[in-house]
Amino acid sequence: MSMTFRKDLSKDSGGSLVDQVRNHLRGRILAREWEPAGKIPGEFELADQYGVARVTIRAALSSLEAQGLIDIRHGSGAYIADFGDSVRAGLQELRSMTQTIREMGHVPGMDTRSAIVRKATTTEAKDLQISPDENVLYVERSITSDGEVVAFSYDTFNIDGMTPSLLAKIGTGSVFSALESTQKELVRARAEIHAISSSEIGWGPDRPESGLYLLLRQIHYLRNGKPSAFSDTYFVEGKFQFIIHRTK
Amino acid sequence: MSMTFRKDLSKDSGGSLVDQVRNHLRGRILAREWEPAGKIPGEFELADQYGVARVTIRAALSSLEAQGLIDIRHGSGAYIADFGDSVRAGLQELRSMTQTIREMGHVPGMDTRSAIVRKATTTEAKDLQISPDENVLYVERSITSDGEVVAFSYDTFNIDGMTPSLLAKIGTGSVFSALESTQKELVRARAEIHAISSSEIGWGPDRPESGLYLLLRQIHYLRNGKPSAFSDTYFVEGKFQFIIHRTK
DNA sequence: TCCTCAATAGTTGTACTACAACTTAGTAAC
DNA sequence: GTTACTAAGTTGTAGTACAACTATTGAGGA
Repeated sequence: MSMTFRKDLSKDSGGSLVDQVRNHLRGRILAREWEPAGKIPGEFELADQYGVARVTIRAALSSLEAQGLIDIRHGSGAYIADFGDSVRAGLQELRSMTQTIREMGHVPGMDTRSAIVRKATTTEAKDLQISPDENVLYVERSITSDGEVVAFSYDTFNIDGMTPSLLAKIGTGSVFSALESTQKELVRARAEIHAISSSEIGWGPDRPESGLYLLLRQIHYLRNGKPSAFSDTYFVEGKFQFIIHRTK
Repeated sequence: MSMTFRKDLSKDSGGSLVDQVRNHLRGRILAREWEPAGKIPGEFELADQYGVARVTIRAALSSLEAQGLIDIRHGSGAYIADFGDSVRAGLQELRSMTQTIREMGHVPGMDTRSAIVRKATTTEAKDLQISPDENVLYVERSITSDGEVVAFSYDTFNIDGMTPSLLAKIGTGSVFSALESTQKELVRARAEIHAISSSEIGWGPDRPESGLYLLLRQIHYLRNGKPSAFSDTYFVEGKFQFIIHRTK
């Protein structure tokens, strides 16, 4: 005889119930709790496990399906999607570069070349929806994996409402971890992708000769929909694998 | 006094009610029925408009949020996401090239250079999970927008269970429309993205001189999770805008 | 006049129940 | 062995109710 058991979601503590359930389920999936192409428990049983309503489970599963982690089939069940080790680099999941590299089994590194506060350019002001005379934080960094440069990044932040200590954190460490515990958490981004061939990109002795990059041009948004950061990240072609799950 | 009016969804006729409502709403959003950053009707009113339950509307809205078209805010409403000045192709939305081009206000075209049935190569057999001696349909096409070549595509299809008439359709017209009315509908794809610089790609007088492409290497899956097609599409850099919505 | 704050209406989030639509496995009949 | 049907199990949609949150309004006081 089995008891109704409510999974502990206290560690996540992030956002809505649906978000918490989705994150917990994603963890179980990535931990290979079920075989690839295997069937996960039904919606009623999951609702029991987590002690939530079926609509909550359905919303969480629907989100996981949109991210390409599972397939939901009417009348049958939800099945683990066929993914190599690649899901972790899924582009539509907004997560930090360093965390992604670490989860793929490598040692991430980051070198900040410069971090200055200056007035926004016209383009930046437009993208960040601020007036051109306002100050922004401009950061140039290189991202490494196992000591090898995989990307050069040029980031611009709207510093309105940021404390000096927060600015220092951003300048030195991971941007996401510095912001996620504040009201400035970046919850959404819109990215353009371009192929770039140029010898003007990057710096230092590790700059690749080929000059072939995948440019990810992103605008990051806060929970209230306002843009908060703009970034151009040039990924050295071949050093990093980008995966996208496409659904209807 | 306003009557309850059920929007006509018969033209879509695709899949579930949620899918139909989502597609219809996406059309209304892309048609600028509401201002950017504007508020769309509440869930109750939309349920009234479409004559469906609120859970159905919620599922459709949730999907649109995952695709980055709207922001949903608890206690407030759903708001049109900030598009920028032009509507572009969301990469995680799996839809036909031609339809996307048409929705962006251009005239799509397609030219099939060759379409042959041959034995699968080792690589193709592995990707499609078939034995190497089985036959596949190999198609080379160029995709145009307003008469201008925007992409070259090299596609390989698992033809197991396909009728000759269906094969002919695929060879001549849109792949998606040919397959969507059959059991072979492609509902999901996993894509890798690469930057490619090569003069070996493409053919004909419209082949660009730059030789700079964005390669989308995709595996398409059926509803039952089995791989059905493999495709390499080389997009001429700058001719087509790819955007990705990243969420947590 | 301006500010604070409580009340209030409106909206999304979650819970519960019921049934429809679909899939799969099993069974009976041929 | 094959087919057709039955039954159980699962996801999809409908409806109601309430909780949680947001934005607005307006009364009251400095």
